[in-house]
Amino acid sequence: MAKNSDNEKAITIYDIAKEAGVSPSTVSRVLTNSVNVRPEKRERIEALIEKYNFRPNAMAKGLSDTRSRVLGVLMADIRNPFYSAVYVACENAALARGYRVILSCTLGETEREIEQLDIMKQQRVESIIQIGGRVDAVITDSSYIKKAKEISAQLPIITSGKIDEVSCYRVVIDANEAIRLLTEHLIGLGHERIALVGGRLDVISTYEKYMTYCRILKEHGIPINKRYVYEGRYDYDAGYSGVQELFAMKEKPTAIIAINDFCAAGVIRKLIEDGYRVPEDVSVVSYDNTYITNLIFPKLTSIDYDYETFGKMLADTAIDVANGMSVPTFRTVTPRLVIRESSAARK
Amino acid sequence: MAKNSDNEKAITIYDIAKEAGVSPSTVSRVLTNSVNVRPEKRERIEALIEKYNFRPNAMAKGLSDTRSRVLGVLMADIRNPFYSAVYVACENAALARGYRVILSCTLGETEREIEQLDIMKQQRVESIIQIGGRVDAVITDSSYIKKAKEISAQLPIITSGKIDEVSCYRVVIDANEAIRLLTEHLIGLGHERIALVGGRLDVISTYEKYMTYCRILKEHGIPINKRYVYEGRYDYDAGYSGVQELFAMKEKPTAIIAINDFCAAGVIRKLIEDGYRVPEDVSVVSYDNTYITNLIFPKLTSIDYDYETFGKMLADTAIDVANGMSVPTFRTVTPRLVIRESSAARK
DNA sequence: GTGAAAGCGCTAACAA
DNA sequence: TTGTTAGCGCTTTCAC
Repeated sequence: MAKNSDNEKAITIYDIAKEAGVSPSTVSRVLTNSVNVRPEKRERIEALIEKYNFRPNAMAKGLSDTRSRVLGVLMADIRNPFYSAVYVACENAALARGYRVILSCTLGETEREIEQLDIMKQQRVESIIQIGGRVDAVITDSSYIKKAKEISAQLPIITSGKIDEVSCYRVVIDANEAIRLLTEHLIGLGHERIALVGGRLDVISTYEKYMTYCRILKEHGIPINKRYVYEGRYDYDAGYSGVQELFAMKEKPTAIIAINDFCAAGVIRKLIEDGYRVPEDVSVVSYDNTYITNLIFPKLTSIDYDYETFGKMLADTAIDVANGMSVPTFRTVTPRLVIRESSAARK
Repeated sequence: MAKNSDNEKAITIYDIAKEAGVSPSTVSRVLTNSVNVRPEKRERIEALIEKYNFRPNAMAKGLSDTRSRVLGVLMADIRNPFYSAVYVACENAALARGYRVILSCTLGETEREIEQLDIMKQQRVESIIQIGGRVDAVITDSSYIKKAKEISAQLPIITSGKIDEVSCYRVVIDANEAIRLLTEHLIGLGHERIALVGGRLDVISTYEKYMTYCRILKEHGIPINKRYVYEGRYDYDAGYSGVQELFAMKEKPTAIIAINDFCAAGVIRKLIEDGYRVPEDVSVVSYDNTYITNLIFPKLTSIDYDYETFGKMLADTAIDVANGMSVPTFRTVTPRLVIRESSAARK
């Protein structure tokens, strides 16, 4: 049966050293591969390590070299495919550079974000990557600012959003470019009555999208109808109710930009329930290009961010800063339009 | 600007002690709340902790008390909603008991599983929860067995699968009950030509489902047609190609049990492309009850596992075992049928 | 109730 | 190339 962790004293470099007839430092040397060790000793030590399956205690190591080689990742909700895609990319990129990551999901609770910031500090992570949550807010919560200020004075924070009054490294998705791609795609297909569904204007990226949307319509001489903007959450229900409201109007939209793929699924569902065809009657497009785009019918036209690159940028920034390299404080991720079945020329 | 971690020496209990005019042990005492400390001293110390935002170094703590209060979670792929749901439930349950979890995604690579097992050991996690990957295989990979044996000799492994030759704590989903619910649901709706789509028979749970499926059909006097079983991966494509193959037969199935919600999405897509209606012509049901069930059209009838409970069982088992409590080595999670729109009476 | 001192397991000068 | 010696920052006896 599996044993309790305290059943048998874990083996240490001292045990290995004694049995190999060398000093602990020599064992440490073969472990870290720092300096040369006489081959015969090295072999003897390695054999012992193998024999006992010895693995150095990461805590002791972290304590003594004061470099943890750990990155903290704070995310809103790993169950959301956007976040999980970013997370996996971060983990891969970190692993490739000899770093581990510790994850924490804050589930939208500011308290939990603040608490986890502390825990990560206790863990002595070398930097913190925060995606989603308070950092997305147009106006950062003040209790959060307080904690973030304190933390950022001691270790770098990398975020895809921003934190008021706190200087941090930002790796952000170009929201303006994203909405531009979508809007111009639809305009190019002949649409003019383009609605925005889901998302709240107190979230930076959503707000930016809204502003750019207005600008682009104006550039194309298309009148802006504020009623075509339906604020809501970032989920299926928002999409569903959005359509409910928008299609109660006389001048119905012919195209909808949903705030993410979940929302788009709700939009499409409600449209189909109401007898509209997508994309024949209404075009629907969205952001994030998660696997949801391929699961639903019709397959969604969506904005992709190249998650591998995004995650790598985050992890690389985090690691580089921790290593004292000079790193741009603002980097941007360029979105890309992926056209599938849900958008078509206006009838 | 955010500073490098080494810019300023982190504060320690010694700093606090000196400024408070007490000994480090006293500071430690207020930190751990172990023994009584004279109120005035306690207050003075707490004020300083607050003033400097002091947080004890988790490594040093872990080193000295030899209890890390950390659980290791090894998962196949957090991007899969099944795993992310379990993960979040585990994290919540662990947090509630004062534990943290460290996650690692192995992305189906056995090498990575083995490597991560080592890393978790280095981190001195108190137990390891492994979900998905080699532990799901009917026959465990031998290099994996070797490592698992070694690890489990030192710390408990909790898994939703099993590991050949290695005794570990198992918290498993009752696959037999799951398929029974689905099969009897369909039979109750008048279906007899029920196909199984997706999943490989060298995966335990899939194999068990297959066996029980046969048994139940037999019990109901329904002939078993081996051609109604389409092996494949656990994804959309498997569902899509499954239908392609099954519906090329003369005796087409009237109901399909997909191995998970992804697979069901592929099944439905192909059916619709081929002009079948779901559920009017063909009923489709699946396992996992992820949010995908609500995203697609029609909404999926699926098997739910109560993720909160599942995750809590895993975390509780892990923690209890680590604390030397006696814990059942086998616990089972009872599935539940959630009926939505994708299943209906046979025409 | 509190301080001194030892120790957790490792790394990194510093000598030799 | 290798051993000795100090820490790293905390907890925990053991005295007082």
